[in-house]
Amino acid sequence: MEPPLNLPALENHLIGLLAHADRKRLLKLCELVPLREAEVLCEGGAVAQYAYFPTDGFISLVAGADGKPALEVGLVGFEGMLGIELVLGVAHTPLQAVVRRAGAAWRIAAMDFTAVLPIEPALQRALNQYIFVLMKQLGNNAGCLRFHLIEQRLARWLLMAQDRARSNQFHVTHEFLAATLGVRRVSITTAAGALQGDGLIKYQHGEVTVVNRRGLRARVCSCYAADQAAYAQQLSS
Amino acid sequence: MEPPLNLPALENHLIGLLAHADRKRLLKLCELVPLREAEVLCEGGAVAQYAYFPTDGFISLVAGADGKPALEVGLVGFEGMLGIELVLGVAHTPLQAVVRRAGAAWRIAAMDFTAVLPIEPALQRALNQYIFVLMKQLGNNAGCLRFHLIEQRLARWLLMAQDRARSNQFHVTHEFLAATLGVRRVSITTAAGALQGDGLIKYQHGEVTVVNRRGLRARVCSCYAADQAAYAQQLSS
DNA sequence: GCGGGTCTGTACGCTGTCGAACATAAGGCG
DNA sequence: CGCCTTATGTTCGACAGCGTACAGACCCGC
Repeated sequence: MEPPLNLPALENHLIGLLAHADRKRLLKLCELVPLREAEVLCEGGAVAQYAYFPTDGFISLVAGADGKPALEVGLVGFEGMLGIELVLGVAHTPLQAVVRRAGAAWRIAAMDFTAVLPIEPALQRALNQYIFVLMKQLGNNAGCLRFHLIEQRLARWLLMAQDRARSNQFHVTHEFLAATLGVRRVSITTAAGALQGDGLIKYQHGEVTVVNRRGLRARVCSCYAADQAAYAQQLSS
Repeated sequence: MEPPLNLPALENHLIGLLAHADRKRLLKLCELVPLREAEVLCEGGAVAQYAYFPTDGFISLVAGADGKPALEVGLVGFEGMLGIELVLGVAHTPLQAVVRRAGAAWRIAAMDFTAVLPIEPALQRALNQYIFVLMKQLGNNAGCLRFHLIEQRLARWLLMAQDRARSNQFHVTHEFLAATLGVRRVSITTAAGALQGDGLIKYQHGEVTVVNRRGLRARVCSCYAADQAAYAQQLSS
């Protein structure tokens, strides 16, 4: 996350951690597919067909379709993967996964993936660490939901999205953000209005631009930094 | 969870899933240690020394000591293990772990554990599934925190505690519950008062008794059932 | 350039929870 | 027994966020 400096653009970080030969072997089993905005890559509880390693754009992990309002509990971009259940030897997906920003991903069939995993210890290792980071972030997230104000949570989401979009502008409406953070659309309008009023962001008809990233970071709760630290500690390459 | 029917009392469920020979080999490396109430088994971010397989009592996973109020994000009893980071090949603990109800656990040194793991595929497999369940529960939990009333969350905690305590009575004060659920003590008093008023629970000076479990289940949010289902689906033995 | 859909802004009353302060009750120990 | 600690109960004002309703603003396509 943070400025993706040392990566050749449009690569997936986890795959980038592999040695050249390993990487080549893995990618031979993958195909590069487009991620289309709002595309549902898997439903929660379904049988996983593929694993995805995004190279661009990002995917939202959504919990609790069951009756009550949806809520985003995780974000997967070029720094991660979708389909950890396959790493853990489980057939079913834990959460719904929806594309939030269009892009592309290396896709590998579940069967191929479970077949190569045992003979690719480096990959195995990296993915285990990624799972660990994800768990830590899920735990963190709970506190954030419970204690932090909407404005702070919004700022966090914007920063996370910016990191993964590798861009300071992206398409997202208030309505959408509301569903993501589990709040009313009106609350987003208010919070976003405050941020815009202070010159940190700008938006019009679904296009949000981060104008002052430093300012946003000053506004965000500590959960953002905690997430980054967790990732960096395990997977700094 | 639920009534622990088919287990010889005071065994750990994950270990119970192993074949006799495997189990014996593992237990030879473990020692049975007491869990003392309020004992801190590990701090968040520290280097893991041991893994624990509780046989009795339970352990609370606590997030966010960092500045802001603590919050329980997971509960580990005889149905689980403490120390999944070791399964994932990570040296550091993700969360703080505190004993909430005294009991006992099989304890194994981190080095021994990482050494046997590769040569015990059945254990490996069971623990991977457990990690998966834990992740699903962490995701679930987020929605519960965000959308459900204190009374419902309290009911959920009581049921989860009862399952793991294998008893309808346990020691816990309002103050403690407040910290666990991340709310004020007063809010607990109110919610618990309501439950007691309806004859579902009883308490006096830190001793809580579940009087009417069915009634509690009618009061709880769906997250309780979701957790149970997730566990049962993966690890029903 | 006019209309209809999408997106954003504003207002109002309501409720769950908060924070703080204070009041009672129930054990434990000398 | 009485005192002290721990646990529970009650009250008050404050406020973030909710649900709802409606109004304006912007974009796109016909």
